Amino acid sequence: MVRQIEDNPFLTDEDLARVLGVSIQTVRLDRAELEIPEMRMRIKKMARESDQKLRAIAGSEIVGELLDLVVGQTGMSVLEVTAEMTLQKTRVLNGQYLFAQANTLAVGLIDSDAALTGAARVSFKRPVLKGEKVVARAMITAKKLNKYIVRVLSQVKDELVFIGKFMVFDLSEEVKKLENSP
Amino acid sequence: MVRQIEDNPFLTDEDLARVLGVSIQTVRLDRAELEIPEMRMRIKKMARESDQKLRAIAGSEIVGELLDLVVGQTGMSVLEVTAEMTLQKTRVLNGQYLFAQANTLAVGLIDSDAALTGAARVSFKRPVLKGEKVVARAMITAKKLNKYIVRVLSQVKDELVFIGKFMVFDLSEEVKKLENSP
DNA sequence: ATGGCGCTTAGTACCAGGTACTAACCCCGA
DNA sequence: TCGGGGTTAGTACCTGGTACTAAGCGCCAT
Repeated sequence: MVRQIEDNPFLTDEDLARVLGVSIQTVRLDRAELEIPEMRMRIKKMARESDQKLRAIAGSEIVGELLDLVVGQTGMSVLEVTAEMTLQKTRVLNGQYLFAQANTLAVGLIDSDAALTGAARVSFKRPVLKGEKVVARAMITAKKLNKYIVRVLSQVKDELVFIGKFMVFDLSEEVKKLENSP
Repeated sequence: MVRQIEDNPFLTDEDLARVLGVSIQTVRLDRAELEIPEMRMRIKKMARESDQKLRAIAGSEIVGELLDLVVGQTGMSVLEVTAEMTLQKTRVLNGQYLFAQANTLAVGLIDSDAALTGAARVSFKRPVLKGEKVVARAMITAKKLNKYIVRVLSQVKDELVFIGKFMVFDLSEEVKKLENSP
């Protein structure tokens, strides 16, 4: 029963009774025993949680939690590695999260409404595991016209796990032009 | 009313009646008019969709949908850009999605249980907008011991939007050693 | 003023998917 | 034979609705 509900939380007691070959009352009794809430509560909880996670992962402008930011100079963020971020086989953090953390930090550093990464060189120094906290530090190292070079170093405790060099372009002028010619 | 429901889909008709200062019947009538489903259906839909998206973005081993894969040789995936993937200000696809699509494809190409990206050079050729479909093609271009070089080209229609060169390491031997010495 | 129309509200019957509780049944072992 | 444990049936009640009927109010035109 636990299995059925886990891989399909949308089943009503009636559905469960049918697939398990018992009566509805038995299903309810067992649910009470196992402290499994009713279907409506299950999906309500799901809706809340996965929506929240979705906003955190996809919707946010920055991956990780911003610890410090001096626009135009330096920034720092921390990312706590959860199970969903890791590769199933190896339990190692999928590299794109380190990239995303560094990239969002690099872009966030630029004092502009429209900054975009044009290119990047990144290096993954050692695998990062579930539960570890990755602290990324970024600083602008050069600026030429609307092109910025941002360096990002990410560490777990005092160990370097990632280095990245991002070329970020401030496209706010171009965007303004586009908006003025619709 | 549309606003209230959009930023809190969990409101019952009773709640809505209270905050809008009208009767429940009016709320129901207006919902019918606007073709807004009842709260239970709203959250059921949310639960299904955001859970699905969550799996697609965070849980899955590959970002985008795999179109073709010849392990050890080439692979191809497509990613459809949705609103959540874009930067709020510019409506442009956040670069890490292109990186993630390419990276997962590159890693997936390696015939190993434990392949990890060691380094990458990436270049974003032009901004990608909401609704566009990004097709990434990857191929292994070199192999030296347990180190693979994978090139990835991503296009929207016939336009190049991303180029990446990934150095991927097959760590299955190292992992085996670790497992044998706990 | 009278009627008609739109919007709002009240009320009722009914439904799904439950909770909570009582009562009965069957089997199995001391 | 008696007593539990697990299962089932049944009933009353709850929430958050749908679907439908009917009534009230303001307002405008005739």
